[in-house]
Amino acid sequence: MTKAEPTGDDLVEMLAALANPLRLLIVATLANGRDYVSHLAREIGVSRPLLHMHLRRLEAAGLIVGSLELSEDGKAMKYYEVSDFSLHLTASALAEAAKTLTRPDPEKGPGSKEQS
Amino acid sequence: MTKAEPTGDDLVEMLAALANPLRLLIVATLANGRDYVSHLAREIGVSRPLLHMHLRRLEAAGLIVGSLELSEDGKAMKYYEVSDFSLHLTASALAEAAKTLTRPDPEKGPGSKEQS
DNA sequence: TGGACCCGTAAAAAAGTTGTTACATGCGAA
DNA sequence: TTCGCATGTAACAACTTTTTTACGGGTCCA
Repeated sequence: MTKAEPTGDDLVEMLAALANPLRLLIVATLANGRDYVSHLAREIGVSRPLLHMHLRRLEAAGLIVGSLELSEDGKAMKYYEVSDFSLHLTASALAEAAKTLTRPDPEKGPGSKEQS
Repeated sequence: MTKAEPTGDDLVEMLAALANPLRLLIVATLANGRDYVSHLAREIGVSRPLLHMHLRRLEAAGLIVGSLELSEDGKAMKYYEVSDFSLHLTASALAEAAKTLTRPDPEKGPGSKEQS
């Protein structure tokens, strides 16, 4: 398999994305089929702006993918679906991942986000 | 296998515990062998109070276990070691876990903690 | 022309996490 | 008794995440 494990930093991002009840619920719901934002919001009983934010976090982590489509009656619909990820978490797997971890440098950098 | 998957809430707690570079590093370090708090703190270059806090979070999630022991020269030492967990994260596994998820009820309940 | 859908974003309050510094305890050895 | 090393905890500042409310845009149909 050419299946590369994520880097330590990527792994942290994925875990952080999943470590929230609402986002877990979102992924679980999307696992039963793709859906568009407004419908999904009604489905799980959450405001659209809030859902929007969580979807962005999940997509940034690579756990879901969104695609803008045009419905037959011309409305712009943003559909999301789960990407098929698979993470196996054990102590030794984590030890591996930790090797490629950006050190939590207490440097007085510009902020928490870095660019390439 | 009699290996029960964690409940949705427990899973979220485990993921949250791992979703931090420092804690990932802690688990990774402990995966190479048990260690006591002060030594571990020097090892990974972190203040003890901070480490203490992260260890608590990891232990609460059931990912590590601590035990207070007496060294030969009579000092109280708190040793930590990884417990052997194994989580397989896929979309469908998460869908399963989400079934046993405490709803983010905005109810003004007595508190955030529930008892059986 | 107004409604009913769809999309997004911005600002601000509330809550939680992370990290510091400072303090208090206990044991054994010099 | 003072030093070194071990343990813990409390208070505080800085930061990030979560959530709300309010606003902007678009298309189609009656």
